[in-house]
Amino acid sequence: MEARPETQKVRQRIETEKRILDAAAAIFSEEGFAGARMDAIAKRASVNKATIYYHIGNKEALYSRVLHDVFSGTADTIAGNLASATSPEEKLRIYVRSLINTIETNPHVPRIMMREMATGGNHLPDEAVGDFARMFSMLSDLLEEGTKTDTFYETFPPLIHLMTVGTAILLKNLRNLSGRHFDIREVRGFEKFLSKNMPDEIEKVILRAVKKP
Amino acid sequence: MEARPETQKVRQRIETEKRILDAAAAIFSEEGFAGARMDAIAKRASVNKATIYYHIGNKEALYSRVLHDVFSGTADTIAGNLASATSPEEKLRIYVRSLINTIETNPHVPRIMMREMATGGNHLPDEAVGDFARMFSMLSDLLEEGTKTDTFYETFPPLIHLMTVGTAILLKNLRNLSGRHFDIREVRGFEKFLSKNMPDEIEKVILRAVKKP
DNA sequence: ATAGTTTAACTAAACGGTTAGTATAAATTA
DNA sequence: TAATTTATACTAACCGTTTAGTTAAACTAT
Repeated sequence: MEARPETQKVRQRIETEKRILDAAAAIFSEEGFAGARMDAIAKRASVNKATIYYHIGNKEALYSRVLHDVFSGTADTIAGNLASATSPEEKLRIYVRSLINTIETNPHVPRIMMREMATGGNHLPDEAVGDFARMFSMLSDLLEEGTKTDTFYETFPPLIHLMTVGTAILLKNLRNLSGRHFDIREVRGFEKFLSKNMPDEIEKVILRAVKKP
Repeated sequence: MEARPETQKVRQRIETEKRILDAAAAIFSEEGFAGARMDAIAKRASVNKATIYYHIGNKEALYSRVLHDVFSGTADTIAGNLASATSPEEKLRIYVRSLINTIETNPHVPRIMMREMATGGNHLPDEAVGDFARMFSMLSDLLEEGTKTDTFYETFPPLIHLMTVGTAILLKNLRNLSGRHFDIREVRGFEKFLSKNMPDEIEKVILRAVKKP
């Protein structure tokens, strides 16, 4: 009783689109919207350029699709993980961890997110905005609960969210920095820093900033 | 006995280059390197496009000049402000404040910095790298001092730096977000949040994350 | 001082490479 | 048979860069 039977063709189409979207995510994250070349995306996806236009449309539509794929699901994941937690502290830990995990796991997310922030979200599709709003709401709730039970300082939820996301994104990108121009590894203590388990460290610092001793 | 007399031409040249660099900073920060158009920069600077090439060179050279102008001085400012401080806590406060202040005051810095972080610093000129390294060193020293005197937790300097910069940058960019795509102001508590004095808040949170109670 | 010369600043227009997007016909696959 | 994919060729627009020439300030010799 499926709306669309899983024919070979449907499967094929899905597979092709996935290849295109993966390639596009990689190229867009490396070059940005203006810098990305449709030919490069097609080549990376091992697909004829015309196929992209056949399935998805123009460059802007492709970018929107990528963003949607990239952002949708993150909020869901956090919401799912959060469900099992009880205390505000545990919830905050999970929130921070989920956010960091998403960024760590999906390699193209941080770069695209950063660029979107820099452009003022010009290319952001409405769905992505919804995901952000949901995440903010979850964090606000959990922080408010902690403040009420006197375990948290009174803080501004967006600030804590930005602290988590900002740190995790910058950190992830820093790891990817090429040594040529910005050999930050020469900075004192940086090697030791990178070898540590970063999610742990970020979680620890955020909790100190929020939780009463 | 001046090396270059203040002739009409010299004054003109300086004035023109300044116009070009200001325009370039604005356009680059809005559109990124690949997205920025030399025509747009020329128009904004009220200068013929060829004049840019006459004075500065090609697009890459222009971007380097902008970055150099943007980053050089920030480290100096911090170093200068830091000189008057004595205790690690006071130094940390000043460090955080100086960083936030620079970002708040110079409107194009945050966007360009974010994009540079996203690209992995591909366009970063060596001078800018030096400025970053200096800032890291100053922070490392001050944190180490605080740890030794047992007033600070043991932290990783780059993480604290990233927390400060990341938060300040994201926050500044959020303020600039056009309401159309990402009307974050609808998120609960956001108006109250923005009306607060943000540098104070960021300073407070960072200090809690670092300083022992 | 001034006429003549040089040089720096600037411009209008064009050039040439690049790139998003299209057209079409043929091949492949279910 | 219909949907998908490819290969190839194309174009129209875009955009970084160059060129050839103009203007006026600065300099020099008289």
